[in-house]
Amino acid sequence: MDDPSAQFQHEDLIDILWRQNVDLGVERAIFDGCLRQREEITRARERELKREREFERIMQRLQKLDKETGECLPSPSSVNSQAVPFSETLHSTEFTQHSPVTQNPLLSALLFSRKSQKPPSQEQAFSELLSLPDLQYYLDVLESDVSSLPLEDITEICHQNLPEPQSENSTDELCGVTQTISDSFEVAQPLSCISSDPVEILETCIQAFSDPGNPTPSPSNTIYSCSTPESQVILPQCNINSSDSTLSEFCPYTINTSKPEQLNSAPERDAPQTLLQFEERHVLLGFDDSASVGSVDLETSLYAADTFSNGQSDKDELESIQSDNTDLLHLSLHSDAVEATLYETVTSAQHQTQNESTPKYSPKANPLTTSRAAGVRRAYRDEQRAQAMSLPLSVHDIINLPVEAFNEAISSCKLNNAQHTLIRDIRRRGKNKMAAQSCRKRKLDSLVDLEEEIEGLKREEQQIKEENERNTRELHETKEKLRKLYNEVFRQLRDEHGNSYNPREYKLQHSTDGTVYLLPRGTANKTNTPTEDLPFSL
DNA sequence: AAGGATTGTCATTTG
DNA sequence: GACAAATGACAATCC
Repeated sequence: MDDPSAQFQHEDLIDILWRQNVDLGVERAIFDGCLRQREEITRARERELKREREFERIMQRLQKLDKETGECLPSPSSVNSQAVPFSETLHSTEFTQHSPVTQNPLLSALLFSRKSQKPPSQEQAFSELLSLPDLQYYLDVLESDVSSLPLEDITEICHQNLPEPQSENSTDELCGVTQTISDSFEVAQPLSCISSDPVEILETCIQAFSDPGNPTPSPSNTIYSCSTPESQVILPQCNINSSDSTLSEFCPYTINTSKPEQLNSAPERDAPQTLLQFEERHVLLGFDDSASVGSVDLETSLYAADTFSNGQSDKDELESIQSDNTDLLHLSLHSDAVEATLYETVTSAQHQTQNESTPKYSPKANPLTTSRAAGVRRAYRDEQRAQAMSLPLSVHDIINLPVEAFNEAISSCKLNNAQHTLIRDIRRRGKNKMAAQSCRKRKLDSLVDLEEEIEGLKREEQQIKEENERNTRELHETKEKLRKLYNEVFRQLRDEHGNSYNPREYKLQHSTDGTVYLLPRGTANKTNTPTEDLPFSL
């Protein structure tokens, strides 16, 4: 449909059919692609006409001002009846970007509800600027909303800022309004640079707007540019960005998003630093899976344990909770490094005591691979329980303090039932654990001693056997010597005839005093007589 | 999977 | 009799 006439005929045909209420099957917009454009053009023309009428009305008032020495009574009706046109006038790019209105969602929604409107031209801006009562009204509303000042106070401020006591003059209104804008945004300098005379300001505005090619900054822009980023700082909505260090500390991301100008104006390192801190906090607060489980569960468990301990003292239930919590802690904190560190800390004392007094019985090799690691974990569980219940003593102190010191400590700390039960339980189990360890050590020691005693007894037995054998051997040798001596003595004995004695009939016997007697065998005392040896060896 | 070693814990005894 | 230490018995864990 490149031919305009053909397109026109087509649209006419659709119009005719539409007016005849002929069902086309679909909405008319499908056939009439230009319908919405034509409607928009119509609406734009209506807006232009409206603004032209407004412009003429204001020009008439201005002319009236010039001719009648500037005295003019403000019309409240005009103030109240121009809300909609002013909402359109606020569609300056500068204003929408930096105005407090845009910072206030309610006002923004109220004033900029017609988002689809085009930005006003400079001519429109001129007419809008000149609708000063409207502007003042909205600025008053704005100020009263933003700064929480009563409208009367703001009006009073405006009157105070007027160079003339009479404020009926619209140029005075302009001065008051501009001054109010200036005061409200704490940026008076851009306006004062233009002129101190309100009439000159207005003329400058008219000149500027009537000359589109004028490169000088327009008054509207000057006014609106008063809403520089700095001005946002004074707004209540923005104070949180600049002054609430506490909040910013906890919510750095809020700073970055709600106060973008600080990213540029403040030292540039701040923003990345803040982001970095934020990211670091994310890491610290546990976006890592294991850490997050640990931290959250730890805090939850601590809170639960505290709350629970404050309420009642059911031991079983408490221990159940504690057990669950410590299990979570155990899971979350059990990296290899933690395990190794725990092992080093907790077992150092054990190694120390073992090195001091132990035995030749040396347990098996690699400590980290033995079941001692399980014992370390159990010891660590008591540490976690003690921390969860906020016990005033460490587990080491709970277990190792003397009885008097321990009793004094727990009596001076005002423990509740749960804490008292737990601290007694930890001390009892800890003591019993140490007692069991020392008991086993003593048992091993006694076993070693018994084995050493056995070895000593065996050695002694061997020595006795050897001595016995030696003695037996020596006894045999002595007996042999005695027999030989006996035979020698008996052989050398002679009677009165010089004949030797028959050993079968006589025998030698010595008494206890050393005297040796020759006795006939029949009458002789058989004691101490080696008769069994005599005849046979001779 | 079975079994030994180690350790913690409970119940009981001992001092 | 109370209490801590000692000890036997059992279970859990690891190798």
